[in-house]
Amino acid sequence: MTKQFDDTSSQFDHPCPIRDVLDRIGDQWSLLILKTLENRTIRFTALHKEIGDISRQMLSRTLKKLEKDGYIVRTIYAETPPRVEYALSDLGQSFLKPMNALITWANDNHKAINLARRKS
Amino acid sequence: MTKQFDDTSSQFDHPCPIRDVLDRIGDQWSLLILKTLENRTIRFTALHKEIGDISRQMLSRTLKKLEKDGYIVRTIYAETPPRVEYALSDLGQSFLKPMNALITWANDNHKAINLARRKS
DNA sequence: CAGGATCCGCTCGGATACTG
DNA sequence: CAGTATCCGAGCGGATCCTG
Repeated sequence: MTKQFDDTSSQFDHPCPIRDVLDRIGDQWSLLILKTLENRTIRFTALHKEIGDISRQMLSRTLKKLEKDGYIVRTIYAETPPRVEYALSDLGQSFLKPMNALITWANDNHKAINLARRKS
Repeated sequence: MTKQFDDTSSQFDHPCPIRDVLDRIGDQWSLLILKTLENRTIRFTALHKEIGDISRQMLSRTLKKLEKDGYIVRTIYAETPPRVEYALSDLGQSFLKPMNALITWANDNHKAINLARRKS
């Protein structure tokens, strides 16, 4: 148990699987994008509008990373103008199960946290 | 649902509780520290040694932030040399429940993710 | 429409040195 | 022992402009 997060095991495979996985989706946008893709397929621009405060640059980068890690599936339709749709893969969907539990927790407890924060 | 992460609701309270909470523990060390504190009380230097690759600077900063948000409790003993012990608060313990589900998921799926990653 | 390329500021986080 | 102060580099992420 105490070694779950240990970082000194191997040289080739990533030392700690948990840090390996969580560090990559711990950026500012990954979780939000995955959650926004839940139960639907959506195009790049629509996703951009829905999230609102993300730059197209970061949306593109983050989608690419999530695709590379296997969380999402990108489908290109050979049309003009081009159409590209994003959806969760099976892996992405399975990830949202524990993630939704965390989201629920955050919803339930953010008031307590803000209260503690203000007490300084 | 689609508005869970929305960022345009209010001006005073944080717009999105989920982003509010998750953004703050989404740094490099918070989750690892909380997990390391699970089911025990531990001193600063012991914590530092156990995590290994964190600087004392960041350990101190992150502990302070986690304490301020109410996740952990800091107890000072008036001795010489000084002794300070850290432990999870009730909030911190309750947070680890959904978090552990995520950790389990990461453990179960990191191989699939690394495989997808290497297929490029 | 769906992005890539470029530039650039800002924050995260490490190293080191110092303090009560 | 348990931190704080200072300095600094690397990379995240935004803005803008360009392309197929």
